[in-house]
Amino acid sequence: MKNTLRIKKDKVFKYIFKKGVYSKGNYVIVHSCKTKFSEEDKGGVNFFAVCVSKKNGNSVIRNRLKRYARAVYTEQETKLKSGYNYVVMYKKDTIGKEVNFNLIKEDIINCLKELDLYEENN
RNA sequence: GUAGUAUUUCAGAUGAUUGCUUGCCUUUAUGGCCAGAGGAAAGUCCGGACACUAUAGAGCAGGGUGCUAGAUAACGUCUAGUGGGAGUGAUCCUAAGGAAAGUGCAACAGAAAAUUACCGCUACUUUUGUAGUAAGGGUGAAAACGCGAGGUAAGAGCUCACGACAAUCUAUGGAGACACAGAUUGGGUGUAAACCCCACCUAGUGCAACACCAGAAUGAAACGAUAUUAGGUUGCUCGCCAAGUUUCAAGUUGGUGGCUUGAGAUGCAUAGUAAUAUGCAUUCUAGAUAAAUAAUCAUCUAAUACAGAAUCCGGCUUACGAAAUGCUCAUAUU
Repeated sequence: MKNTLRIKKDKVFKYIFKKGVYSKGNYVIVHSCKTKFSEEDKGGVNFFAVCVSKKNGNSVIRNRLKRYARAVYTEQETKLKSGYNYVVMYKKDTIGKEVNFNLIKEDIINCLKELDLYEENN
């Protein structure tokens, strides 16, 4: 996660959910949009965040789901387009005990392919 | 023994590959090394450390605690006991001061839930009442100590013997709660986790405390002299407002500290029934900030459940997987 920063503020999340594009998988919804910054300033930098609601499980399970999403992002970081915001939301129906790392990895990659942000050649 | 009960232990380990966070080292590199969640980290129910605010001293109100002795920094915690209760038993539970200071409450049923009288019993009068009584009946969670004798119109602790209970005194034992024995006295209930009385304790807010740095905006006060240029009010001057500079205040945003060496951990010895204390030796074991401790594979294995540090300690409560040991009970065999 060298070229990425975290999204911290509530305004940014609202901006992404309004103006961005999203695609749904089995367990995950991926939001994304272009960043506001010009290329000279922070052009090649990505922004990333994970959302897990309390309905998915207790704090152990929530931490594990965050780790899964972060691990997938760090593995596939070089293949993603730069200059975008990425937000991974877990659905409310997903129960944390029934989910694997591999399932979520496939799910996130499929969502990214639908949005044309995933480039396998690089 | 799919019985019960008490106590203790573990909560994965090793290796490989790819990654994350703090720290250290240096050739500053797409480096190397070390360390990296729990027994409950949880609930936030108590107690303290620490920080800030308040406070002469004493008291009221409010809040808390409530058998005895000890432990502790402190506690509503712990240890050892006493009394009471549950269980066949091992063992467990106990908010355990005061009802003779005062006030209140006691559903339904029942005559009556506190100075009681429906049925009944007795006497007198007589068909309806008066007086006495609490043996017996029935209601209830609870109805005036049990049983026998005397006594009486009928009865009654009204009196007596035996017993139970309570209070006081004496003797013995114990550090004490109290135990045990004897004597005297006593006879209308329960509830204080109802108000209340008594004894003892008790300032408030919590690391989002607090301190420092930087930036922007806000408020208050002071300055705002002379010459030139110069915002608004004005025909002009003074004055006022605005702008500017300095100081102070409070809080906001970002960052740094607070932050982990401590009522510490491990081992041994001594004192003590124990909680615990003292001494000696060894040792440094997470410190993140949208928040690190992960993924895959292999071997061992019971390795599964509950569950994620956020200023730090001591407890309590709740959730939960596995194993071991002691004791009790039941059955069977010898």
